[in-house]
Amino acid sequence: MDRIFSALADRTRRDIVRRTLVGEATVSQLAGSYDMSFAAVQKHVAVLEGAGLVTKHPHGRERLVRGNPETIRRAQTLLDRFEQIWADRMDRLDALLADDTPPPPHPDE
Amino acid sequence: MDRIFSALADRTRRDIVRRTLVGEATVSQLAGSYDMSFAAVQKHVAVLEGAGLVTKHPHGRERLVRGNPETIRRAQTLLDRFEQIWADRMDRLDALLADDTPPPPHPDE
DNA sequence: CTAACCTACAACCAAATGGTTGGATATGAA
DNA sequence: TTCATATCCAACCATTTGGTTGTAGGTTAG
Repeated sequence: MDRIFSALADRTRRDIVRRTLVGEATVSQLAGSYDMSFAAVQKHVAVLEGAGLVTKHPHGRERLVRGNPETIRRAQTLLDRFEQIWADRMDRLDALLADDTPPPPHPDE
Repeated sequence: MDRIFSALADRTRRDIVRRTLVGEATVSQLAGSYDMSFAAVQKHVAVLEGAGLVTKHPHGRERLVRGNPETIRRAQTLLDRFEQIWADRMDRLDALLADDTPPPPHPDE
């Protein structure tokens, strides 16, 4: 999970994910889109691949890079859990305000 | 956006977000939960605050830390866009394959 | 075959990150 | 007031990160 979020914490890498979700692209095509060296873009792709956000598929001398929606869903699931925690808390607060039964004991972690 | 994802790219910080979504906690309470110095936890909280993932509210000599679901939703929105891009692409592929089938009623909705 | 092209990888560098310790400041308790 | 507590901040250190250049290997074009 660390690697997924840290891979997404870079504008260039997020754009690579977006582009490769729209459609496959070679490393060269990606490199041409950003104002940095080929090797720099290649390293970004490697980071994304390490996080499972893209996959590379050899095609002759090229490598086709594809965005991987599966891994994006893994990040979404975590954020969804966070939001659910908040929603649950709001529900409990609502319940508390709606009736005056004592709250359940609060065990420390 | 960089700061949001990079703040979430750390297990300790994700746990702080989770805990402060469940309920407010002081910096000291948080610090007691992790195997690192008070200052280290404090820096994590500062990073989360800089990303807008938590807010701090002075309460006497303590600072109550609250998770901020608003910012979590911002990250969700970006991931949702990514997934939508993928879904759109799949739809286009479906349309292409269904090209000359007689009555093509919309699959969903 | 030769040349051009696409990719991979290593070495290097500056800046950011995640941790530490120690000290300063502010508030609460005795 | 005095003491303990809660927080903040600065300096320092090791590691990681994001970029560079250069080199080397595999693949396609001529």
